Amino acid sequence: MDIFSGLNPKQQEAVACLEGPLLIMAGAGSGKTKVLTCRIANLLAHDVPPYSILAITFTNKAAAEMRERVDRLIGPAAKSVWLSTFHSFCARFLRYEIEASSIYKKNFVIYDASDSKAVIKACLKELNLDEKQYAPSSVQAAISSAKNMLMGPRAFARSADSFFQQKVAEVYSVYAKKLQMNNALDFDDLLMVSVALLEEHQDIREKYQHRFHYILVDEYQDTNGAQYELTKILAAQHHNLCVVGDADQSIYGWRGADIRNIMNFESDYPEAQTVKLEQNYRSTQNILAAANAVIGHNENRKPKKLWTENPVGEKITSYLANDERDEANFIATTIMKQRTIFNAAYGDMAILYRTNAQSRVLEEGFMREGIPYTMVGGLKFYDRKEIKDAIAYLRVIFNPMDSVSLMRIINVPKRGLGDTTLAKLNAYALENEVSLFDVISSPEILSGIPGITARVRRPLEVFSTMIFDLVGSMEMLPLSAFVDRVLRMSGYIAELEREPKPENESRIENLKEFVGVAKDFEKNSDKSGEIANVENFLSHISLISDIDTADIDLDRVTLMTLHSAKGLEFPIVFMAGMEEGLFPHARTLLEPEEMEEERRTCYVGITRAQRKLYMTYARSRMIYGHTTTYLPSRFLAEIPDEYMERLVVRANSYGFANSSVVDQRGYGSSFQPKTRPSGSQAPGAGQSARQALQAMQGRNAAGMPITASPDVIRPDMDIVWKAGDKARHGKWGVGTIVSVHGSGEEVELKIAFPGQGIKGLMQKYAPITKADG
DNA sequence: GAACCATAGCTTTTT
DNA sequence: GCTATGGTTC
Repeated sequence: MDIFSGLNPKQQEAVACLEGPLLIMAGAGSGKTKVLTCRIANLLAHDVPPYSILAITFTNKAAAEMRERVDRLIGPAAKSVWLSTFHSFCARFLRYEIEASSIYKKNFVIYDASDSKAVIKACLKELNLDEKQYAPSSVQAAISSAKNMLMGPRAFARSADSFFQQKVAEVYSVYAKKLQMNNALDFDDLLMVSVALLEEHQDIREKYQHRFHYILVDEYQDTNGAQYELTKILAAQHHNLCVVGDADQSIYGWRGADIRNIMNFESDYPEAQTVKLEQNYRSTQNILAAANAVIGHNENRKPKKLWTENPVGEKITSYLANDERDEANFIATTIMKQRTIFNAAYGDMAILYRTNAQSRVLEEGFMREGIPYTMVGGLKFYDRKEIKDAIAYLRVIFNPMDSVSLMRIINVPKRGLGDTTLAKLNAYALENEVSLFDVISSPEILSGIPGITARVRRPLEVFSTMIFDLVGSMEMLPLSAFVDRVLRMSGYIAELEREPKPENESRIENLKEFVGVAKDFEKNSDKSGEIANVENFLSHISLISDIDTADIDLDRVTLMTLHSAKGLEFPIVFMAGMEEGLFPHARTLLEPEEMEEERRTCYVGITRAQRKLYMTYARSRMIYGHTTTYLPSRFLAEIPDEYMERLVVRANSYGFANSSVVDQRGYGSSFQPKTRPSGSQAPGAGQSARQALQAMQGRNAAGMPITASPDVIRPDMDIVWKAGDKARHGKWGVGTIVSVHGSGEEVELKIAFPGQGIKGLMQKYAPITKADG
């Protein structure tokens, strides 16, 4: 057994220490995942039964990876280790135990953030509160943070010290009741209800306390109050609790994470042992020095210095762009240079940014250059209307009490049920405290409601018969076949097929992909040990995150937020939007604690890079349609010059002497200044890229994180172009060469793409090839 | 009841 | 500048 081979002494110490509380302070890139997997393997090697080990990770993907690694080290016993996120663990726990609460039934559904927002809006309406004064998102955040501190509606009302808080307390109380009526739990409930069950039921508590002899929690610095409490209860019997984390990487304070959980671990468990992992295996000395310099500016912090035996490496490069388009072009051309000059793969590179809104311009730039990319987050597969509808059907069939989902689909496809009808039915349901489904499925009730005519009763009867029918076949069919049946029987597909509009076609594609997701779930069920039924499938899709589905293995550039990048690493990293007000974000400028969290976020970003780091910022940026000027981020100034070279105007060899002042209209940058027919209206590079983006997002059903198709055409300097030739571009299709300028390395082509205007391209970067004309 | 048009609000970060 | 929402019109 070579569990210990390849580990340094500190790592070995952590892996060997199995009994009692253990705190592993693991700096960025210090081999934390390796230590965790080896430690689990070591437990198994000591004949600890796998089902008595509970390991909590931050994402489902991390859990799956860890399971695979343990499997490779020690074999199939890995399958029976409890290995998941807090939320998935709670969902599983509650499936077994929730009925003890006498509030929820075991076929509960899980509402995601947007479902829960819809419920909050309904509550505001019911309480006659103005959405402008009580922004649903703030109310939602307030309720969520209450739940993270394990406060129910009554406790919250007691602690409410402002008028706003009192109103929120009212909403909270109605909200909680509504969720119960729908037999639904939101994300925070998963934790809160689990803790409540464990606290109130001695038998359940003891059962799980005895079951889990060994507990490991990764990313402990990002646990919130509820997670802390849950961990504490579960570990109370055996005290074999190992937590791993890095206070410098705590970046989820806004979500209720409490950095004190890790800071106080040693006082919570006085007998705890502590192992510090401070040798970094990931980054160059320059990158690490920059990271240390930045994080050193935080006041509230235990000092710590990561070190490495890696080479010094290249300096960090900062680039001051004119605007966000110039920034995107710098990144795109740098990516191409890294590819052509240093032979870097697309998959070796990632762009990290503070806000999702920044991704659009970057995407447009990548599409112009034909760079394949994967975006994490943003417009999500599961946020699409047709997918949410499909999920709503499954939820109603699984849990007919779920009126929120029922309302969503009762008239989709159109069944001739208008708002007035539904309002009447809802009012009746609310007044008589029965579920909406009970109302519509009972002829006696329906005939007792004034204004419900036969014309409305007929479709309701057909609808509820269909649901009953589907409930009957739910257990009989394999999951994916059942999902397919639901989509067909409901008439959903038929409705989309009736009108052959392009967006309907893409919806059908997406629904096919959804059936594909169900099929994958079936296939993976033997690996994960989960039965592939509707129940587990619904939990699964509620709890998977974007980062879980992102296919980072493909050879594509990855675009994501700094938060999503936690735990990942890339040879080449770009941090975009390094501007005061964007990063650090404007809302944190006056809050010292939040500013420190921004700095930690910056630290996380820098330490993702293995070999080369670029940091870019723009003189001005379009925000809400207004051009805004920002100052460079303070984090840039916190990196000493000895580790960073600062570019202001891009060095270029194309003779664009005026590159920094080229384009006042905000189109393109020095890379494309000559592409427009002079004097005419700009061909609208942004416009066509956006259209291309939309078309692609619609068409590309397979890409669950939105991805560009990898149909890559490599630049080819051997072709001699002349006007009139036909060229095929990776993204724009076939166009006609309008003109050829320059020679050798600097051949510049103007190509007319039908419907998309004339594009100017440097041959050495252009992803084009000869097309038959 | 459905399609179209105007406007407000938006941008922190996510399980 | 974009998008989701709500209002108005047919």
